[in-house]
Amino acid sequence: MNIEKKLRTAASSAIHSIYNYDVKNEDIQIQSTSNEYDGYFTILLFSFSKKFNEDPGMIGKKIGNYFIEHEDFIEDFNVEKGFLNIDINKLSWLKLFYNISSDDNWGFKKDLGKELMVEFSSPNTNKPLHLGHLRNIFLGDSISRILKAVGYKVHKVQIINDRGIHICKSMIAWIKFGKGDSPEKSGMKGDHFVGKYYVLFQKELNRQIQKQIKKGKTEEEAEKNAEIFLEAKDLLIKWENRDPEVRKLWKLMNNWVYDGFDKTYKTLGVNFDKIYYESETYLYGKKEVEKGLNKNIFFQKEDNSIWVDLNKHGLDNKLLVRSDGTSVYITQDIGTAILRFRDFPKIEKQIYTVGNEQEYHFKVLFKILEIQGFDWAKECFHLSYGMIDLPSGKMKSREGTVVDADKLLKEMVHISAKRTKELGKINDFNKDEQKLLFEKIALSAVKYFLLKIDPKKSMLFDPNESIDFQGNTGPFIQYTYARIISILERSKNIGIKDDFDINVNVNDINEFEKKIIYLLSVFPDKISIAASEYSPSIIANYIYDLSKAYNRFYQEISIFKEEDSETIIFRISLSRTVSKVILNGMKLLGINMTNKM
RNA sequence: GGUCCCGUAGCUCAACUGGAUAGAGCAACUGCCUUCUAAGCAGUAGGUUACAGGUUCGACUCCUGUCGGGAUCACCA
Repeated sequence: MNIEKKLRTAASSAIHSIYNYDVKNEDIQIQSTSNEYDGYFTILLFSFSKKFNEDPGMIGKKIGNYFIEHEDFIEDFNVEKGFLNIDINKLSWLKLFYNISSDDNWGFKKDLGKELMVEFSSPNTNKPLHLGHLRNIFLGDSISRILKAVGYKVHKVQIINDRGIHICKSMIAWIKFGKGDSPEKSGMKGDHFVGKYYVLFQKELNRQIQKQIKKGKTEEEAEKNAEIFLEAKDLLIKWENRDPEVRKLWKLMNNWVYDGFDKTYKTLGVNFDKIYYESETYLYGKKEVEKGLNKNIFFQKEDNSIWVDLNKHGLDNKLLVRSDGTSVYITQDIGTAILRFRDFPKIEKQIYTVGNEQEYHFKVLFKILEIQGFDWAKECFHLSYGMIDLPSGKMKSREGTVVDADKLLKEMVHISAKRTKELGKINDFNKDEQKLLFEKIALSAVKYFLLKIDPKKSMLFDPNESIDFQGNTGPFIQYTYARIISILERSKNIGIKDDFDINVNVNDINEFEKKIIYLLSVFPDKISIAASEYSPSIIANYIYDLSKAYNRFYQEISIFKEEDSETIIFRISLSRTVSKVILNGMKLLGINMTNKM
């Protein structure tokens, strides 16, 4: 039973009866009542004031009185300015609650038979993942779960930037300084191992540049002509020409990186349905560009470079293939996009989880695909998110201020272990259980920290302050959940039947319980909004509100001291339902819960 | 310079898409553990929503301008 719908119907019939005016149900504005006023549902009356040439407060009183006389589900009302605040009766609250408690999939929609694709993570293969990647990965993973919750079949994919000058830089440094070392021999994680050589390349490059500058060259000249840079470029050309030795090393080093990434993904609890590699798609993109050239939607300059003119769409001319025939970044993106729609013909659109620095790139990409005649291009969406800044400013790999993902996670596990031990509530945990718990708490802290903020906004991370465990945080929600589980355990142990149904005769429902039921009732709306806005932060903040409301209830109301046995059943069921929504809501954020902490 | 985004308590973020006296957390201060987990709860203090206009019953939200910050406009990715 949908209360808002009932209220709309009731209000329109009230208006019809009082003013002899027909108003559509959807034209009646309803919102939740502000905390300072009595009531839980509020009808806005301002828009009727002109129509009936009457003070909105008076309209509210008339409608309210009509409700009391004609609508028995309405318990009470008050009018403040143009706001008609309403409380419903006990039976309606119980019905509303029963509707939620008896539905194990509360908030989740049935399969729509529609498909879509979400791209996220998609790192370069020359260095390990950092905090920015974590925001990307959690966002992409969470939005995939949320879209699934509203009924889509979701394909999670990556495009791995496995080819290009960046990996050649690591390769040449390894050839020069590696002496046959490997992750196995050195005991390093593969991505960090390869990253080390990327850094070595930069160091050597700088050394050579400084040397040349001393000899009187400009910085630009020095960089272009630095020996190690030329060697890296040479490797790239050899790679393009499929030199077997170079390809062999390339494969070896990329696999080291993938090994490392896989370990990180595993600790993060994310996975992908299909992985695309740029080395396999970039030629495909070139073919599509040539097709467009033949169709005259692109044009070629005298030097053989291929371009698209997007000026009439408010964008610029964009290069698609270089004069030497090699492809640029967008070439492979065109190819990959088309390939994906061929691989998955049923997908309606693709969602690209990529930082906001690439907004222009995606505008251009979608427009090009549209010009090429792909109808789905209009549906594609760039899930753009803001950068993570440090108190000192931007993260810069050159200045070594990048927050390494693996290191951060390790630190968080360490902090959560320390804290948990201090509180001393888990003495019955064995070593394995402890480890699992510390990891869960740490990961929930990091994921929640990154997901609670609106993706569009850039955010700040202070490595010195690390990530909180109190207040609006993952651990706070874990804690609330663990408390509820503890109550449910106890009720089971003392033999209370958790079999609430509509016939259970509850004495009274207090304000804390009403607030909780109200919050539970809006869970489906929150999922819908999160999906349509591509914003997991809606879910995160909602779960926080629900947890707070439950903690308040927990503090004020003693469940087991209650004398009326039916009220106890109701409260146990209420607790169980809150735990269910917390569990499912957090699952949408990709966060696993612990039963005890 | 063109285009786009952002500016809310000391700090980090919300605000149901135009609704009530702008809310939380952190930091500070004050209470609450012989009672279901104190990683909790309650309270005090903290604001001209960058600034100036406009639109209307009503603006953090929409429009215009100004100031401040960021991104982007590569034969880089």
